[in-house]
Amino acid sequence: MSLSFDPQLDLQTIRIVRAIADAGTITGAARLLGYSQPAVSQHVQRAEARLNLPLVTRVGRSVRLTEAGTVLARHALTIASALEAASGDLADLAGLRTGTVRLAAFPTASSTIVPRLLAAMAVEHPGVRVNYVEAQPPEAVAMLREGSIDLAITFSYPGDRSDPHVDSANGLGSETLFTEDTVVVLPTGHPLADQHVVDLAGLSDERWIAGCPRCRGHLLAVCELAGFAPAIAFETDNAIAVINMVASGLGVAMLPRLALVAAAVPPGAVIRSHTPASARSIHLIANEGARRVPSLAATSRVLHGLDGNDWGLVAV
Amino acid sequence: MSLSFDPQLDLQTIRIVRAIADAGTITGAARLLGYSQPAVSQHVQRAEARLNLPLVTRVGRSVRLTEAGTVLARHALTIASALEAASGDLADLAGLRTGTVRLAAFPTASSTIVPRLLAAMAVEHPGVRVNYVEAQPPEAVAMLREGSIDLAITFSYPGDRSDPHVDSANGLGSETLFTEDTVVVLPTGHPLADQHVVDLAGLSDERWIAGCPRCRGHLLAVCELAGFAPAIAFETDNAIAVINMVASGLGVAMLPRLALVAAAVPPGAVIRSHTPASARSIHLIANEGARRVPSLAATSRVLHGLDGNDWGLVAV
DNA sequence: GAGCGACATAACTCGATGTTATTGGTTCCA
DNA sequence: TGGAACCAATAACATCGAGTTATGTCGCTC
Repeated sequence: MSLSFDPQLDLQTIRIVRAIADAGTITGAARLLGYSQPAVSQHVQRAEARLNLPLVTRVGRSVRLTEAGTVLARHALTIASALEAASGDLADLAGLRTGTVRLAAFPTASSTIVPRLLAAMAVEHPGVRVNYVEAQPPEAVAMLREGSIDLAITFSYPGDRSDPHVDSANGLGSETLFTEDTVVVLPTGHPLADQHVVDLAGLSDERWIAGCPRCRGHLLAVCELAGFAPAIAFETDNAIAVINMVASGLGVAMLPRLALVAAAVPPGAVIRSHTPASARSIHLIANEGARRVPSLAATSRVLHGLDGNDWGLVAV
Repeated sequence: MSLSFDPQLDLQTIRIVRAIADAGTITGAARLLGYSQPAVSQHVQRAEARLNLPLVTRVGRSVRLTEAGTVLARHALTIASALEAASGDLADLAGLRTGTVRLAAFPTASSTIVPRLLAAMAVEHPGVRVNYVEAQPPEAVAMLREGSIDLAITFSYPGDRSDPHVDSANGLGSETLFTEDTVVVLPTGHPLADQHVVDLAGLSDERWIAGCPRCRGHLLAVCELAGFAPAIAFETDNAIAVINMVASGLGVAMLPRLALVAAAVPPGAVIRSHTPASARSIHLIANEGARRVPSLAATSRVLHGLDGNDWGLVAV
């Protein structure tokens, strides 16, 4: 496909020839186009010199198109409609009548935030298609970097080494969507289970069930604040499994509130706040410049508009 | 038909986006287009600012098209082909593979010069169509002025008030194609019919048959040179009628040689040169600038190449 | 971590493409 | 026939788009 744009033909020439055909005079064409009369006159002369073909001839005190001119004028409509198709498609993108968003989010979001987002998008921007893949924050950021997704919903703990704000230096931008606190999960019969807020120090001798690697890191940090190093007996990033392991008496655990939303808490386990408290924040990460892509900006707006109160999320 | 060219979309942007799609990098696109790398980089930025839509996003140390960019790239082919259709038509005109010439000529030429021209054009430029209308020189010039024809073949006598050279001041251009002398037509039995060159003074007492108004004017001028004022008994611009009137003894006449070509000279008339001699010249008149219109220039060339010797015409 | 490859930025040049003011030619009308 | 109105062409000028080279910054790779 050689796709050669004739450098001698430019849109302005076609526009002007067309206007002359419509108006019948150069002055009239200038009025149609919003130019001064000499502008059109000179442009025609330049075009004729480029093409080495007269486009108009003077007749009386007016002007008329030559054969070459009428040929150009005839083509103007075709060319204009090809351009209009292109600019119409761009306008559709700009006007959110179409567009595709490729989104990744961490597993817990898949069953909570993402469904809500998709539903809201379907209502507010029915023309925008959202493709979703599940990915842990580090993988999601990698996908963003390689361009295979447009938006990533991630989480981070304060002081996290892979805090999204670190990424912002590198062409990515992040916004915090929500914050939530973490809770401890205790077996129903645990001595501290009747306290409303559990002091972590009282759990220093328990066996702990840790979550994903970054959650485990956070657990270690919080326990260090409380003055002990937790003994980690199991690791799984499946929150439902964690709760059920606790209910089975295999240990205690710390989870973000959001993890509880999609998991039914079985009779054998109870959920308690703890002290020192700790929080997790949920972010939206995108390429720098995504703010200017309408479909991505719209998705961001909709995400910010979601209400997570009923899940213990605090909008930022 | 509103035919609105989106002023935000220009060919260069489409060309460049297309090149980026093909090359995958901005540097590569610049190479494809023969530009420097910053040229492409900056053009993309300007285009994005105009459209208020990102067209590319950086990914790693390279770049990839956004959705908007891919939309533009997809349209590039359509637009290029519409333009190529137009520039192809122009090239056809420039290359004489097509074109239309609107020609007028005086009556005598209709049966002599014009058929020869049409035949030659059909051979040398088969793509060029010639539309022909017959018109006396003044009318032909008027049609030229109002743009309803492109070329006019006219004649003039020396000193003619409507000599085509007078017109050249007014946006028209003329070239002399041929010159020819005029002859007298005498009845076969006329006393001077046996002379090879007839002295007009000897015809001062004849009754004259005049041709078209301008020919009549010329007759008066030549006879005045010969020292008399001719008695004009009839007027007709039909040369064949003139010859036959002479053959019938109604008078004598003066005709340009070309008028004899298409008319069989009946037994009752003879053709003689005369003294003082007089000449008529045959011109091609066109709008200033016709020289640059290929089809008209080609017609002019072919006309100049015609051989009129066998008709008594002298090429100029 | 050094080097290379690729894009961004800065500073500058130049020409295309406008502008206004004016001239020249045509038409029309008193 | 002379003048007013109209239209296009020309001249002189301003400006901005669109290139250029030189240089900076970032990311990948060895």
